Formats: sequence, C-alpha cells, structure tokens
Amino acid sequence: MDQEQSALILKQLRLKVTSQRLEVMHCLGGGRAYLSADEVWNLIKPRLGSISLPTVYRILDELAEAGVITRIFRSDRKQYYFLCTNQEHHHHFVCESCRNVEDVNLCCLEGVAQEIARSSGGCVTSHILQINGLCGVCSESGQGASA
Amino acid sequence: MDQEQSALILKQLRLKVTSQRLEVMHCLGGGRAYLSADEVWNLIKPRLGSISLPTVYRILDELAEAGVITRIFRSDRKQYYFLCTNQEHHHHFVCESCRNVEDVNLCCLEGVAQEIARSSGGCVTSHILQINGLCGVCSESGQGASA
DNA sequence: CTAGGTGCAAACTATTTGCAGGCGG
DNA sequence: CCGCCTGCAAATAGTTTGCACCTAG
Repeated sequence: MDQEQSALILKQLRLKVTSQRLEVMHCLGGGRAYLSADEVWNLIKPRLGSISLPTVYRILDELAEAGVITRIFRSDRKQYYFLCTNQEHHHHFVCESCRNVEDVNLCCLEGVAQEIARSSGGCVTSHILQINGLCGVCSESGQGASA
Repeated sequence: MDQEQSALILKQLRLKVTSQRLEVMHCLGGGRAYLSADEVWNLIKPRLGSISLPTVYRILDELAEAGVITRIFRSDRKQYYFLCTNQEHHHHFVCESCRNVEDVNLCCLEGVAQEIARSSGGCVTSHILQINGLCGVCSESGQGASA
C-alpha cells in the first residue's frame, strides 16, 4: 500500500494524515503477514525515528474499527492485525509457520444462517471464520508451526 | 454434568478428583452458556466456601488443553469457556445477548481445505468457526447485544 | 488558529507464577 | 506417605488512559 492510497483512506475516514498513520498502514500493507501491535511498533521505530506504543495501539484500533484492517485470533492473549483490501465477503487461510494470509473466497455461512433461523428462530449478526494451517511453501519445506 | 461423570473424565485425564475440579465442571456443565474465569469463580465461591482464582484458571486451562471444554472468542480480551459433550465435528452459534450456545452441525470446511490444497498446495490443520447473533428468544424480545 | 493527534508515564486488568502447606490415592 | 493440588501474594504483560504539547488542515 503506497502513501497516496493510505492518505486517501485516511481522508475518507476523516482522520488526519500523519506520518505515524501512514507508517502503520505501510507496515501492514507491505506483505500479507499479520503483526501484533509491538511488532508494528518495532518495525516503525527505525523508519520514523520514534513512535510511541500507545499511538500504535490507537491507530490499529481506529483502523480495525473502521474495517480497514482485520483482527486475527490466536491462543496467546495478544491481538494481531493485517490489512486486507478485498472488499468481497471472504475469509482467511493463515499460515501458522510464516504467518502469511491468503484469501478464501468460499463461504457457506448463508446456509448456516438459514438453518439457524429455521431451527431456532435466531438471527446471525456476525461470524468468525479463520482457517489455520501451513501454506504451500511451508508445508513443502516440512516446517511445523513456529510462531 | 453430574459428579460421577465429571469424576470419570478427570480419572481418564489422570487428574485427581478434587472438589474444586468437580465444581468447575459442574458450573460449566450446568447450562449451555459460556463463562469467563472470574464468573466461574464467583459462581463457585458460595458453593464451596472458597476457591482461589488462580485455581480456577489452572483448572480451566487443563480442561481446555484436554479438549473437555472449549474456548470462546470475544472482542474483549477475556477468555470464555464452555463445556460441550458433542464429540462430532461441529460449530457453535453463540447468542450475544443471553450467551447461550447452540450446536451447528453444518460444516463446509472440507471443501475449503480442498480448495486451499488445490490452489496453493497448503494444508489445513485447524479452523475457528464461531457464529454470533441473537437466539430465537432474544431476537423475539428485541434485545441488542448486552454483554 | 484550533481541534485532533501524539508522547510520556502511569494505571488497569486478565492471567501467570513461586512457594509453602494440604489432601487425594 | 508421597506427590499432585491449592491458596496466597506478588509478578507479568498486553493494553488503555490522563494530560500537556504539537502539528495538520
């Protein structure tokens, strides 16, 4: 994600375009990997001279709230984030070894929602679907999950 | 879940049958709702005279590790647990209002796993699927999410 | 110029750990 | 009676907040 694209997104959200926000977006947009707040912080520090950790948290929160970035769930108590520009409804295949994220365009949740409505009268408001495993490269090189 | 059933499970796991463990299992087995560690703690205290919070955490960890109970993900940073005796592969519909959990027997992840293997050569090791919404009772009474 | 953004330091909260004594098997 | 289990208290770690200064628009 380049600076102009990032700046545009920030303007649409009525947020000021600051170097800190641009760097956070650059960081997450750079690859497909997901990162924790302190990892983002460590990546940005050398590039920006300095940035405070609370600022990183605030920016990640804003962007996640706005739907620009996505939170990833892991069993440790930390929160991870990554940027996904695919606006279609889809899900993610997360590599446990190299942390890369691939889009998965299949989603069968419409059927599930209908089934829930039919059997109990409930309504579905959201769902979490995250698929974990090893990506092609990592499974070929025989890696176990390392992170 | 009654005491004998709980005791049996504990013995299978080679854990000593203590009143604390039985109470934690009783607590989670009582309904279909999920609970946080401190909620379990507060439920047990009056029944057992006293129990320490670290003990509750230790027991919940053991049971989750052993697969006896399931962790639930929420946007707050707390961990929630509930006991599910359904051993078939299935998922859960979690009511955001009353916290009840219903089993969902549909799962389309085999297709997704095949798609991933085909398109990128990756392999799927696990997945998280949790469906959030309002159950029949809560959606009729017009509640929003409250917890 | 001025409101929103940032940095700093300190608070907060969920969870974990070390250790001494207790109790199940 | 032995070793696992528990309680207590304190530590840990991720995240949040209050406040004063700064900077984008």
